[in-house]
Amino acid sequence: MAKRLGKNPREVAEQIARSVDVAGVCRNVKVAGPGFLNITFDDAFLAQQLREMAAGESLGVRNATVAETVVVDYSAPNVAKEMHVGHLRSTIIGDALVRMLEAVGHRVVRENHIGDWGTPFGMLIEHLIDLGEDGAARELSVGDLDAFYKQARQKFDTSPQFQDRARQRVVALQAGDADTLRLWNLLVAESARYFAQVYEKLDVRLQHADLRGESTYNHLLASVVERLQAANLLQRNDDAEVVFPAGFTNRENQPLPLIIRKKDGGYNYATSDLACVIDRVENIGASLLVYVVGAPQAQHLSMVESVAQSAGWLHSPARMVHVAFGSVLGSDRKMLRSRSGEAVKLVELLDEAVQRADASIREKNPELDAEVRERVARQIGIGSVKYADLANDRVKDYVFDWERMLSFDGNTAPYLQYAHARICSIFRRAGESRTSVRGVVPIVEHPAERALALALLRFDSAVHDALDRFSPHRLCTYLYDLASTYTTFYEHCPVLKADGELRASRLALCDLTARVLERGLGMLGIGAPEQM
RNA sequence: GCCCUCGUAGCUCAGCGGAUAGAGCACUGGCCUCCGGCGCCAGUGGUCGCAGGUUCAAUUCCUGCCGGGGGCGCCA
Repeated sequence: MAKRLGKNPREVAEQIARSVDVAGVCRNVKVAGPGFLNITFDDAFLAQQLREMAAGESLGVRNATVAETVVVDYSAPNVAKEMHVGHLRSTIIGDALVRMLEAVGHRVVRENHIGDWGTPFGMLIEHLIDLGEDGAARELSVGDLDAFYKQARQKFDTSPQFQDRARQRVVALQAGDADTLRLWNLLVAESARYFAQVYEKLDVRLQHADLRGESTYNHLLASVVERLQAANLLQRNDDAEVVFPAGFTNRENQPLPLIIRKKDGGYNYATSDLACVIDRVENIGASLLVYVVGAPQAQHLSMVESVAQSAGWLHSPARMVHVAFGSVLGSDRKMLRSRSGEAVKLVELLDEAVQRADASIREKNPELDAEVRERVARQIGIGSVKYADLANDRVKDYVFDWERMLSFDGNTAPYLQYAHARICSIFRRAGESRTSVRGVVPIVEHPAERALALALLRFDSAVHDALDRFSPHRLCTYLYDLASTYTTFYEHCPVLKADGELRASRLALCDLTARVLERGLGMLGIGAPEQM
């Protein structure tokens, strides 16, 4: 502002401080430092804002200025393969973004782009035949998909006959052979059932109806080629059909192609990604395509985006956003692996989280009855894993550490959940219902009350900040700050020992804090138990 | 070789153009037995990888270098 006016910042600030009329909103406006305006809100104004916030369902969170149709592409496990930590981040971050986007009024379409097509299916189907359909179904339903995949792989690598069968099977699959398709469907269905179990365990929104495997786009691939041809973008290169998006080069500084059709005539994933873009923009009517996939895919996605734009399929306001994320590391700072050096199975990791949470509750609150404890252990265990992931800036790698994520101190799920549970406990003890204090205009006098009031009123901007950058960790940081601020309030401002209006006021602050915590955690896909 | 990304306190992380760079663990020193917890308060600890540049102002933007991770045509 100072630059535009050609004056020094301090002068501008002083002028603003003098001329602005803030009666009823601020107590004073002071210039500080190199040109900051420090404004102190009026207690009564804050109190009024809080009352309004408490009266509404949205807790002050405004809807997005334009409601869009947003497709969120996330999770994307592979059929007949175990889900591992690699899928954890995509699933958790995607789920949080879905919930946040919905919370501000967007129409959100979830898409789980599972890997259900391609050359591995030749060997998988042949292996299924070897096991017999019933045997295979049994094998797949126990959830040990890795074993199934590895057996198939092993045969493929060691037996030329099997390799041959696998190749022929791929041809049959692509040709639409009925029996092959039936077997393929069996594999997909068993895997889908397994995925559903994992998603339920993870408490994530993805459902069967959200599955949109690569095979879904098969019938559109030919038209992608035709349309690229018609747009004059398609070129022959080394017997393959490719598009050269501007600005991409390979090792030798030659233009880097996006391969649309391989020289054997088959399509590959770039083609199906382009078909996806068309489907999402033209059929679903999306204006925002969110891809929650790992950072290594950045170049591929950006090539797809470039081609989609050149072909005229993706144009303003429609756009793609790559919500990239880093890897999960072990305490050795290397990619998290199991003791045997393999990818860590997601289910095993989740089970351990719940088990650890359960042990922790047993120790801290032995009176809690078993049934409640079981439910709460799930919320804390799963919540801890999710929060540990979401609380870090997603583009960075993060270190997976059980102790830290399950700790009741620091920026963790249990800390936030505890703050919430504690408030619920106050109400139980007070013998008041939560809703009974929602009309109260709180008293904002004590510094701790003021700090809490200000923190509560920042909920709206925290949600929108996080969403603007597709960074759930910004919401985490806010919630942690709110919970810490609440803890200070809790220490300094007795609630149940206060009388009359003060007691009602403090109960109202407690209630609103609990609601924001619950809602905020909810947006992250994390539960807020009432006792723990 | 080229491109992307990360490099902030002993450890794990915030902060992404502004005021003396913040948390949590850990460490030190005080309180406290309190509505649900070994809790509260305070303190020690940083040339924000290095070097330039842009700006009134840079941890934040740009360039180069160093270090970690990743990607670079028929797997997805």
